[in-house]
Amino acid sequence: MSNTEYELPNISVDVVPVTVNLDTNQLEVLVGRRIFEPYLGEYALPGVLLTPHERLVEAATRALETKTLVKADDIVAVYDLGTFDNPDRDPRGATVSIAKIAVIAPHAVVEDERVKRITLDAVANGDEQLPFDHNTIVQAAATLFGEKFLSSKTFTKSVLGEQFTTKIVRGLLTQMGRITTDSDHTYDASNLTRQLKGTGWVDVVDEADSYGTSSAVYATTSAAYDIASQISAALTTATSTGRGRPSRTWTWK
Amino acid sequence: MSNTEYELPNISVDVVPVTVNLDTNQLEVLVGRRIFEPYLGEYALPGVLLTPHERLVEAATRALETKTLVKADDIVAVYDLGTFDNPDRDPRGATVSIAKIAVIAPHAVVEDERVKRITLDAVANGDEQLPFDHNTIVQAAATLFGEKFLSSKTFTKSVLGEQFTTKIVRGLLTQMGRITTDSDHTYDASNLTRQLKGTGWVDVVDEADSYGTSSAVYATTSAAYDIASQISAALTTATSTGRGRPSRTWTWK
DNA sequence: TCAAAAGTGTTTCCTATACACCCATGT
DNA sequence: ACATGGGTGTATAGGAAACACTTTTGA
Repeated sequence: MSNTEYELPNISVDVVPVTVNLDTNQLEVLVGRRIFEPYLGEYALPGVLLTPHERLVEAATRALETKTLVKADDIVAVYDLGTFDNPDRDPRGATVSIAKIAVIAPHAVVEDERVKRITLDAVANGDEQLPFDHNTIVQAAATLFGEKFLSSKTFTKSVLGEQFTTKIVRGLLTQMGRITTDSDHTYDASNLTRQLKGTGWVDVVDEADSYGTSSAVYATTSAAYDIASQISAALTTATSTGRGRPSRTWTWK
Repeated sequence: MSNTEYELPNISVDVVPVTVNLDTNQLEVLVGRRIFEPYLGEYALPGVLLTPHERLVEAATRALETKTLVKADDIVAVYDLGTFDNPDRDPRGATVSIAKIAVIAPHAVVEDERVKRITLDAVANGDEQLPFDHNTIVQAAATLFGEKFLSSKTFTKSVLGEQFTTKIVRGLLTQMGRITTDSDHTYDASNLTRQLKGTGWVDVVDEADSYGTSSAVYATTSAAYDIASQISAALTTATSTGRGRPSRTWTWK
């Protein structure tokens, strides 16, 4: 029932679209150039006004599609991030924001002058200033990411996809400051493989083949989402472009 | 800016009012008897429709005051709980619920035929059935409680108040299933005192006096909220009504 | 003085971290 | 071959759980 008898509040659904950059092994946030006032032309988180009878994930999808050119199929997962109700957050007037974090499939990100990727760090450092209270929202996303990554299986799986390398995990942990780069350029991350095994969540892909022969061939997994094979291709590239020993590839049990 | 040009969604703010029962050492939820349809006469979580320009905590306060007779001063803290947007959650039509968990000062709870206290367990077990999707919301609250209790200092402090006994902590942990009662009726919670010390958050109140002389006199703490002294009185009662050795009282550093 | 409840001393186990070393690749 | 990045073996420290025992109360 849509109610016009009473005054109703404006509710926006704002999304933090996160995606793993497979070249840099960093977590990035997608922002779209605004085509309306206020902040016309600036990059901001995708967000839309919630309409009646619309579910939150639907609104989030609509925001991602219209503001950051992400196709619905490339949205891997959507999680709750919280609510933001500072009355000054929008110059147009009080609008309560329901924030979501959406994991976007890595290969699916459109590079365009309308859509930009920024690293989580850039926002955390304040190097990148976003309009509205979007810096606050991204920071909340970063916090949630730190809490869930490698502690919630479903969350981690949605971020890493069906297959992933140790290298990517290392990159993300380094980004989060959870792994320190030693004085002598040696990574102090020697236990990562052990930790991954310790979770009991994952299996090594093709242990025999991945050494000696070629790092290009990986086992085909039961793809939960058909993005997997494409990611796999990207992975192969990313993996083979190193100097030292190539890192392991993992699948989910 | 109140907007009547577009159709706007209905947003409700629903609150899970939790409070520590100092007699049973259990966490309880306050529910109020509904005075409107639907579910007239049934006990439900307090909730109101969000009005424009109203902040979420204000709406939560309004809900607590009107539906469960809690005075604003007795609301110790309000935390985010999440959003619930199942379209069937309200028979009147789609309403998105923004849920909050509110910690209510123990002494402040009004016992009335309009307001009832139920234990968290009763809801979790399904012994207590609430209207709408309130069982789901309470369960989310229980989960959040389990995550934050004894791991977030501010959260824990808001729940336990300025002063508290080991006994209460034990009660809550037992309720959550985090402490098991041994086969021989002996509590397997021998490390509780150690754990509390280990947090570094708290100090023992009046170690010397609390033995030998009388368990009635406690140090006056710098009361963050003036409820403290009243709680203290209640505590004294609760503490002195046991058989064995009285439990310690703690204050926050 | 006995039962009940709370707290302490101490052991044991497990896991996180660290350090030293070995393996697989590109140039 | 050697520098670079990745992984394993093994030692060590710290914290959680367990168990036996002591302390403080009410009846």
